[in-house]
Amino acid sequence: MDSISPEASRSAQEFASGAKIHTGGTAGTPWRLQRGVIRLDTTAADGQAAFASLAIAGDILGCETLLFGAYTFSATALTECRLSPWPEGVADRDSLLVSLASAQRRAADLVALRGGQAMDRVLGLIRLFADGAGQVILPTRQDIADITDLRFETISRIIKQLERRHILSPIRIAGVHATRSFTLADC
Amino acid sequence: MDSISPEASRSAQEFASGAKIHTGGTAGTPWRLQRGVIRLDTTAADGQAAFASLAIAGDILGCETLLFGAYTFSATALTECRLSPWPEGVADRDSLLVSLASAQRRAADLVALRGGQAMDRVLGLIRLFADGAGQVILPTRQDIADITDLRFETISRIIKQLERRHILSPIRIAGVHATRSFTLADC
DNA sequence: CGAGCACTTGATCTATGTCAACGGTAGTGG
DNA sequence: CCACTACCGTTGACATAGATCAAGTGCTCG
Repeated sequence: MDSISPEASRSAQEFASGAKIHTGGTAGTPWRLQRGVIRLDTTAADGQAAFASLAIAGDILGCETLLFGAYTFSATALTECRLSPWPEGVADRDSLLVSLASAQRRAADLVALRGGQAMDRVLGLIRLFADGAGQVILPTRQDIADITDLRFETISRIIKQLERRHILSPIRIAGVHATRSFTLADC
Repeated sequence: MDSISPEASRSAQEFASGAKIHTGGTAGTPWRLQRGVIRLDTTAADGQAAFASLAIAGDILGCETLLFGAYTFSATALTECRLSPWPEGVADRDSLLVSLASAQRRAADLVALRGGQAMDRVLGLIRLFADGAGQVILPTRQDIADITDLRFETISRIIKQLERRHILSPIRIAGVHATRSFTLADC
């Protein structure tokens, strides 16, 4: 059934920001997300994709393939990502438990990103994408809009407002301001 | 630390609609939700409770107590509920896998309840609470508002509108219309 | 019988959506 | 090298879904 050799299909893989990782309904295997952020979408009957969930480093992706053989969601990289095959080595009951607990917590985080004032939602998402050192690489305005259930024009206005307040500072590359790379002042 | 005997604390329990099931941060054990719907809240530093997630029949509740010893969320029954101790009997790797997959799907459902038009969100939630026979018992307008990130006045208006369109029909009990029990016409 | 909820409904306000125009950048093909 | 296209992001003007504020009803429970 696998068209690629077992070794090739089961070694760690890298994806660039924006890359499609897999498509809902197609066959595949589970992965652990080692680095980066992934966007998961459901595909409605009419073919419309709708944002469904986020996966961040440590999350397990496509575990349902062990049950149904196919992915439930479509996955797209929002940042550079590294995936490694899962399960790793011995079937570990405890690691499954950890994954279940963190999936439940992830759901709560997602819910928080979709409620309250627009400014707070965007700030919440920015913190999710920030590394420890106050550096942030954001996805496109449209992706942020899909995640927070706002419009990309609103996201654009809010990010500009954060720049004016010096909460976000765009990084200069060769003299020009990046639109997605910032340093984040802890407010 | 447990004030009740081990047997009592580890047998199935029933909760009435609105009952508090456990509090975030307190010690406890995991449960499987056999029947009903539960609301999970996070408690912010300032003591404000915020809606975090839903659990429906089949879900595992408080599995993180096996890792940290305490509940992450506070749980409140939105309908009559029945909980049974988890894990049931043998530690079953496959049942954990099923739980993980359904937790990830639940997150996507929750996300859908918090995006798009108010009417669609409320309809989505109503379908979640409907049994197979088209009977629905809803939680309070305030609970629906918290779940969908709308205001209770908006929920009230939308439910009235669904009644006028005969999508929801309040059940009459002793001649008076119930405010939370309906039959749902499949639209 | 009074207090406290849960719910309904009207009037008004506002945060965000919608529509439209425009600029920058990357890629592509001649 | 220069069109040319396709995105992505920004900004302004205006519209509106839903929030907010306010008043009132009816039920339940002590």
